[in-house]
Amino acid sequence: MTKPRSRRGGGRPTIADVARKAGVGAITVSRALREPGRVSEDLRRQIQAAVDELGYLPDPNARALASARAEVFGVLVPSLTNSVFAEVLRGIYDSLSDSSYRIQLGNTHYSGLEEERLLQVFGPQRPAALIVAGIDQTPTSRRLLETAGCPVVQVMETGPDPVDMMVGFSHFDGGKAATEHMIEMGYRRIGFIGARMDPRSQRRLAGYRAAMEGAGLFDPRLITTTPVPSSVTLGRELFRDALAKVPRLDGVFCNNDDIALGVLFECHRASIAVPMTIGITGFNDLDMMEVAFPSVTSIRTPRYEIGRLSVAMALAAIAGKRPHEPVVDLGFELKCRESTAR
Amino acid sequence: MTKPRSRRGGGRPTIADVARKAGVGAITVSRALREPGRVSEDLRRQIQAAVDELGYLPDPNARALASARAEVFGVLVPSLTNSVFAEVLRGIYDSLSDSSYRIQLGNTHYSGLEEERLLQVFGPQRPAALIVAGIDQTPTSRRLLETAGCPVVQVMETGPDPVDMMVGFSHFDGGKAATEHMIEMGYRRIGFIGARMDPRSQRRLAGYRAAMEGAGLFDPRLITTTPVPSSVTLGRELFRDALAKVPRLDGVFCNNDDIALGVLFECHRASIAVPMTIGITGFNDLDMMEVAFPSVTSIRTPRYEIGRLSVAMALAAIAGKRPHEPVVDLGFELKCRESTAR
DNA sequence: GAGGCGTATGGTAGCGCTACCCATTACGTG
DNA sequence: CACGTAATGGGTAGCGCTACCATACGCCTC
Repeated sequence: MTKPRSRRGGGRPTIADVARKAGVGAITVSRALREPGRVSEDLRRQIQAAVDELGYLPDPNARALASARAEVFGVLVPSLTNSVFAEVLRGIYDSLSDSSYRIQLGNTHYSGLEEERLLQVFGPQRPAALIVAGIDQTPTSRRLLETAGCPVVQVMETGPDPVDMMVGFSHFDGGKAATEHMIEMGYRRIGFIGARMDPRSQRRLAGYRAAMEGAGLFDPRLITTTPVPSSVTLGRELFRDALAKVPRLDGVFCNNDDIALGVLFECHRASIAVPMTIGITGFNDLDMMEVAFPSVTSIRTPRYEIGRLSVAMALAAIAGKRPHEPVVDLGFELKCRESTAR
Repeated sequence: MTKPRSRRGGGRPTIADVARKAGVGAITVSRALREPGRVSEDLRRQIQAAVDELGYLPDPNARALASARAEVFGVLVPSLTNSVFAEVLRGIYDSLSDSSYRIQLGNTHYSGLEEERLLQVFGPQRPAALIVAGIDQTPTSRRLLETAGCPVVQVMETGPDPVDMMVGFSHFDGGKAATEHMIEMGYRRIGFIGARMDPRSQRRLAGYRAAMEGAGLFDPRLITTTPVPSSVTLGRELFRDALAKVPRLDGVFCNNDDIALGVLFECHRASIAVPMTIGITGFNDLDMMEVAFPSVTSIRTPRYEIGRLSVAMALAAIAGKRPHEPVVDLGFELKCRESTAR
């Protein structure tokens, strides 16, 4: 007669099976697995042997229900295909892959409303931590984050008022540094070209404006933006628009590298000399900017590192070792290349 | 005296609270939420009112434990930053976002062993479906997929022996079509440049080889590959290697668009005329290929659609309406552009 | 009008695990 | 030697939900 198995379990061994085989109580097995330090060496070995023999794997759903805490990191990004967030995600993933935490993905599509909806969905799951992109949550989202009952890390930017923790850099400073570099290199009629214009883009624009005003070069006609999602194609279109508005443009600071690449290709196509006639600066410093011809000046942003550090901070907070400084600015680096080397 | 709340729940309303308020049994609330058709109109309204008033949200962990089924799609991709998989992921996400299914992400880093590990981790969670990239699972992975007890969709490729379902296209045919196009355009010493060389790249190479042999043009020295991960930078390096080996090269079929872009930039840098001296064909047809100067011929692959359809098929299977044809070939499209227009 | 059958609702008993508290033992301490 | 204290292990009682089965009731059939 075979052991009568439950209707649902599908025959998978449970903690009770392990306990029986090891000759201990179920709770001791649970402890041996989660807090090995609190179980004697002997029992721990015995239990491990039973676990291995049965091929026992704890049921994460039962665990989550009993402990009111799921081993899940909720991650909210505004886009899956924007390679900037893909790299943040990769950093998060890599830092989590030796732990037993899982990643649950949310794509806000740059929408505050969608972010609220996702936070509402994530809440009842009792995630171990939440990592969200950006610092401009709606009041509702902010309240949901504050009452989530778990560490929260806002990433990509820094600001004065974190929900809990923050890892990022100053987009304003990045935009300012890029623009000041171009001014320094002798460019005067420097356009700003930007797509999507999410809050981070807005701050880069503000940095651009500050630099231009500081040098007495600002002119609103130099700014060309659109709410349309960014793409290389769009970079070309916007550059044409910008040139139509200001034919004597001698440089462009692009909101991101996709746009910059579109501008570069259009310059080739229209036989506009880069960097002599037009200087180009991008933002983010994707791999290809260095390889492009001419190579393109850009602001290198620590995307992968932001992902890594956000997880490290969240894990520390879970372990009760909250970092002293809740807001970490990872900075950026200006990469000067041929596209602005007049 | 306040209602004594449980030690753990944190005060969230439960199904019992809703049942009490609506004056029905808990099980009826559960049914009204999951199978509205099986509850009378009257009760359904009454229950919905109670749900709204209390702001009740079902606990997904309790649900998963009780039903031995989590509302989770496990998604396994080999890379998060490769924009090809990012778009598949976006397709999956978009198709799932109006349902209550969550996405749990796994990154195999192109490793069969890591894929096995992830499947082992995903198993105990009892996901509602699994979507995995590729069709070359290890025997262990295959067994894990077969015994997962849920619909499985292998994506990106098609093949004769699906674990369950497949959505993709033929990389062999894609490589062959690209190469044949170049031959037709008059190119003769066409190199193959490939990085990473995962199974899909291998099949594209096989397609290239078949086309070259068919035209009596094959020469193993024309092939330049590396196991190193693909990047634009690498495209430049490999192209230099290829030229060093075969100085009279008159075209290259690139394993993917990143490589193609690296080749294009290197041609600019070395003043090699494209398409006259060297023709270039890429693979995947990223947005930027059309904008590049000269625009780059590529094979357009239905990445987003693969993601969408894989979810649609999985959802149909969950609903018991398994598609008649378990393997769907979504094809590809050759985009002829300036880079091969001799 | 007895029996059969389908439909709507509810009760009971878990799902597999852990929080909470208690029991046991070993080891000082005065 | 009674008593505190710490370390170790276990029992009990859920976590919030749903599978399974029972029940009640109306309607049809012959």
